[in-house]
Amino acid sequence: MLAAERRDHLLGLLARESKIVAKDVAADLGISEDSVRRDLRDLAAEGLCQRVYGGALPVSPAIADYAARQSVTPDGKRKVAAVGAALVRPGNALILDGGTTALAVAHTLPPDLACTVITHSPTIAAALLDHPQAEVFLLGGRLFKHSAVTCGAAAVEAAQNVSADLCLLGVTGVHPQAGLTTGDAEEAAMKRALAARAADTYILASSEKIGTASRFRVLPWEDISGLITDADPCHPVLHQLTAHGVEILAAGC
Amino acid sequence: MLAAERRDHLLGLLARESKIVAKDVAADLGISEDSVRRDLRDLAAEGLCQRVYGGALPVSPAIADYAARQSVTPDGKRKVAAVGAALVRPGNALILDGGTTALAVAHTLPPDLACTVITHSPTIAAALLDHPQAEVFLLGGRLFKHSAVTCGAAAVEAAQNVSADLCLLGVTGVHPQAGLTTGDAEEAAMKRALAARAADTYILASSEKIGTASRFRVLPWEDISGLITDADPCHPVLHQLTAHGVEILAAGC
DNA sequence: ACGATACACGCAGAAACGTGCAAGAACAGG
DNA sequence: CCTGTTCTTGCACGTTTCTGCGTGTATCGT
Repeated sequence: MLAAERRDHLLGLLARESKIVAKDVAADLGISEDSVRRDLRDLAAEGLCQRVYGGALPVSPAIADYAARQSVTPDGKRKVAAVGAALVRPGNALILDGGTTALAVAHTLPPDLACTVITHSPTIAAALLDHPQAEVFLLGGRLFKHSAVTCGAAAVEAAQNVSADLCLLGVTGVHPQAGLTTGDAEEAAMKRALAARAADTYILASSEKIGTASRFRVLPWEDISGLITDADPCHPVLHQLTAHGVEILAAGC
Repeated sequence: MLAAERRDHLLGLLARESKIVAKDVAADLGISEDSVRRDLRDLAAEGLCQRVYGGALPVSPAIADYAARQSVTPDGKRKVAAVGAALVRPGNALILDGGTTALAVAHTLPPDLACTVITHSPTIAAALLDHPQAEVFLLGGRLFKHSAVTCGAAAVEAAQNVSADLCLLGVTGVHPQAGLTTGDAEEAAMKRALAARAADTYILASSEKIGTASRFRVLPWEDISGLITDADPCHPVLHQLTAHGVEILAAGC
């Protein structure tokens, strides 16, 4: 049995029976109690369960599957998302782009954070349905299926009617010469429209994006407040960006 | 064995058994664990699986439940949805309301049906992401979480800019005296706005809605073209509706 | 207060991992 | 047909991670 599988099993058990008895599980799976205890300790450290004498209990029913869902997104994106989500202050309005990293941000927003999220991604809107505090405003328009966001004239127009404190933007390429790029012209235009409506714009760029470039330019360096990445801060490309005046927010190194 | 073939095998295994143990696969295929590990690493880099110690897991269990969730759609709603979907002609523009029955319609639309779907539900938009032919237009606005649709002034305004051949509307109550009703005033207004933009409006009403009434009136009988339900056509309430001039489309009796 | 149980910590063996390397196959170009 | 290149594959090596056990400590119920 895989360690990760065992972890899932524990989370499932926790969700189903609302409690875990370390001894029983160990006997059930035919593994040592130590392994179970170790897993529970890890899970508790990540906030996925509450450790009690003899086993574990769910943190809180809502938070449990919430955090569990997070655990399936790749580590890098999760770190980037965590830093991005931490930029949001209570009462803020946040413009959130589409894409998997932005989706991770939506999942990472603390359940008790009251804020307004403006997005052109139906996926992100759907993800925020069970956020107890977030007010969600959806920007309508023609749906671009490959990236699951609305784009085009209607969407850009809709964006003109909102303002926000912060904009978190995903891109597909971050390159010292090519700049911030994405694979579709309409999307690039939409990202520009979104960034223009926020006081501060930060780029979400998990490490695999660093040093790559796509077809269409999104924004010049001077239009962004910073870049959030889990790449090594010593990465040569990041050094060059600093030279361009871009603030680098390191995500968990 | 071809590398690509091996890759497919891994993906298939992952879908079927929701886990891969590198050692076992290597033994099964008679190749080295290194190759398996290399493949898994590549797959993980492409986001096709999640690498864990000892093997790999599916990137998101959500995809697996997705198909499962569909099958739990109650039979009645599925029948109603099938009749609703059948009203859509190729090239038509369809305004699709939110709600579980409307979601079932989205899932029921034949993959080869080229049409435009206009909706104020991010959930439905997300469901249509993998429809190969449907053009989707999303109506933006403030998101009402309890029903997962956009409502309010902005959404109504957005609706003014579209026109469609057909509108499929969900309601929570169908009552001879109270009429077509729903539980929220904003939603009711939004439904009216949607119906006003289509040549024909049909109501999706699975049998449990028949004879019940909610707080807010949506539309008068004369504004709808018909009502789709899986309730017994001999149901007394339906008879009364026929007297009101409402066409009843029976769904699977 | 006492025994029983659960716990954390350290340790060692085992398993899995990444990397570098070399042999072999597939391929393009001359 | 030959040659050089590239890609793939399996092996060897050192490293990291996991697991179960023993030990001593903390916590629980009586």
